[in-house]
Amino acid sequence: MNLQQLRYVHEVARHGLNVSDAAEALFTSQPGVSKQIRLLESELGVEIFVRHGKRLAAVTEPGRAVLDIASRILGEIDNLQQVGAEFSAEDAGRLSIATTHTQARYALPPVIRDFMRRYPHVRLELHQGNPKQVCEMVLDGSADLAIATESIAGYEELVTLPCRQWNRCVVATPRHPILREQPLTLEAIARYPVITYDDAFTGRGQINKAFLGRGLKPRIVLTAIDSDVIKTYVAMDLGIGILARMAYDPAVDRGLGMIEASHLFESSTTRIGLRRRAWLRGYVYAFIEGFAPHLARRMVEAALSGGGEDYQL
Amino acid sequence: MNLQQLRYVHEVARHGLNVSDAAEALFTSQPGVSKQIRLLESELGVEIFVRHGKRLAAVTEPGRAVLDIASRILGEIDNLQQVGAEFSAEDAGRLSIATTHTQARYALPPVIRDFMRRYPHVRLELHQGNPKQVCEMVLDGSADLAIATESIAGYEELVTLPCRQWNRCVVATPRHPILREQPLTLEAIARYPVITYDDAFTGRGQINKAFLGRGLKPRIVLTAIDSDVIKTYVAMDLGIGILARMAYDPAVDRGLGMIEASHLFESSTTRIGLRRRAWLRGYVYAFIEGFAPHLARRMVEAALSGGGEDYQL
DNA sequence: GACGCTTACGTTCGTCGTAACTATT
DNA sequence: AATAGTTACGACGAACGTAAGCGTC
Repeated sequence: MNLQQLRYVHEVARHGLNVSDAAEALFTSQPGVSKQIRLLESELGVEIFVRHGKRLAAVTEPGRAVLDIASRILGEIDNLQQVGAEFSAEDAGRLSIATTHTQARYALPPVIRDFMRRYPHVRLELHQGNPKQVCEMVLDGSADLAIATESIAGYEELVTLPCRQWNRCVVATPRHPILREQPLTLEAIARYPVITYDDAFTGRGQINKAFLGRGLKPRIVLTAIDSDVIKTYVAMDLGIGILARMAYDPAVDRGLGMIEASHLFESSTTRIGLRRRAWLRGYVYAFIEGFAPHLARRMVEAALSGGGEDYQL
Repeated sequence: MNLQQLRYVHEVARHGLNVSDAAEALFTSQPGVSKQIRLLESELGVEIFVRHGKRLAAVTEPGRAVLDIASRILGEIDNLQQVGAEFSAEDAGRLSIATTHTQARYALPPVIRDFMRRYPHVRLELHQGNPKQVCEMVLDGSADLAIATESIAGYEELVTLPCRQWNRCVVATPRHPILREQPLTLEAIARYPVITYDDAFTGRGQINKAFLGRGLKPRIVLTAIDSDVIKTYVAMDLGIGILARMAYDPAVDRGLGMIEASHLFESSTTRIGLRRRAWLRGYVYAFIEGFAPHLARRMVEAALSGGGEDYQL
């Protein structure tokens, strides 16, 4: 048994049981992968994959156990390399963040500016995606941490920690009547066409819930994954926008008026997600604390190593 | 990086930083081990061991992290082999139990008899030791599970689950006046010389505590690790014995009288200890449930994979 | 001076890639 | 017919063991 074999089965599973794809992803030959998998199977004495003739069709029951363990081992191997990097060059390296547009555009900039000042030798990578993609990136190791709002819980292999709470505002063209509603109500909003976030995104769930709770059906004319897109169409007066409060800046968004809507919706919680039992570089802890000051290193460490318990904000 | 290198550093650490010993234990040559360790160090870019000239003197800080991760990886490799064995021959294999004398002699026999009847192809191994040794055996993989009473908690890498509660009785020669005490008191016991368990053994802590709580100082004339030894000396009238209740059987111990003492001491809890995140063969779960019927498979699994939380009986 | 780690070197075994073959869709 | 996995074989490289060298205790 060796690590290569574990990488092979892992990658084959990840590529939908396609050995050729996996081989390509691993920069090696297809027959080599095939052979090593068979060797592993014969050493363990179990079939990992169900074969239909010469094609891999499914994962056997022991195969599931093997794949599960293999991915844990590969995760620990990753940790080993992190340890090496950390101690050979404490303040240099790479930090890969997977996050949604709203976070990247409105919540992270000041945090990242401070971080880059403090750690000039860390190369930062910002990957964008929807919450699900963001989680996947962390799970498959292409990102070190996920920052997102919705559906980030529910991944067993991910540890999530609450960072910030936020809520919504309504934006509209400057002289739009919605801006004079005192107090603003859901009913008032429902009278106008609405532009807001895509489903499965940045707290869209909370918005749906609020209207549903009052038996209202807002006329949603456009959805986007991107606050800037929403603002653009609102400025064209195609509708009023329901937006993350942090995405409105009076200095920049002079073509738009804003009215608070925090009292209408449940607040959303932005969370970071980390691979369970990950070994993190020192500067990753620093970044997390910069984003959410209550998440001191030892708290994050406790959450990473511990069970499934969830912190409350 | 490969698994062999991880085995090497792990074993060297376990052998007190003696490369030669480790090489012997691994059935390989000393230069080979030495070289592979240096290769690993250079690949990770950190020194794992502190070298005084040519001798290994200590573990560096990154070394501690590396050793920690390495031992987790090796544990998972072990799990992989267990998976293989389980699915290729479900009801055959090996079950290695590390336990204390009292458990092996009085608590386990009926459990083991039933187990052997149910799993005739499983080779059973019973290792004896004090609670600390018993835990070590599980940690270094020479035993699958530990069964003991005291000081089995406190090992971070061990998951412990409560199995049975038990208490003490007092034994003495058949016509000894202590047997007529109604009710039996600690003060009465303290009037006679006492023979009981060794410190750090089978619930000896509870006994000390009870006397201390009443300001009494029993005259302990002999201690043993072994209930049978205690009974032997009690039968010779060298003192009265404080014994695990389960160690007295009127049919066998006809040369001794017994009187209950459960009301005098806090009860002790026998626990099983398992390597955290171990993958256990099906029959291991069966054995555990045979010993402690409330520990169904899914409860044990939850405890193994989960965090440090402790079940209460 | 004895013990213990490292360096050097030759052999062996394992791994990888190419090419030819076979099965599935 | 095209796509996907296996078998066969040859080349390269990595790991191991032996023997000699060098530092500590």
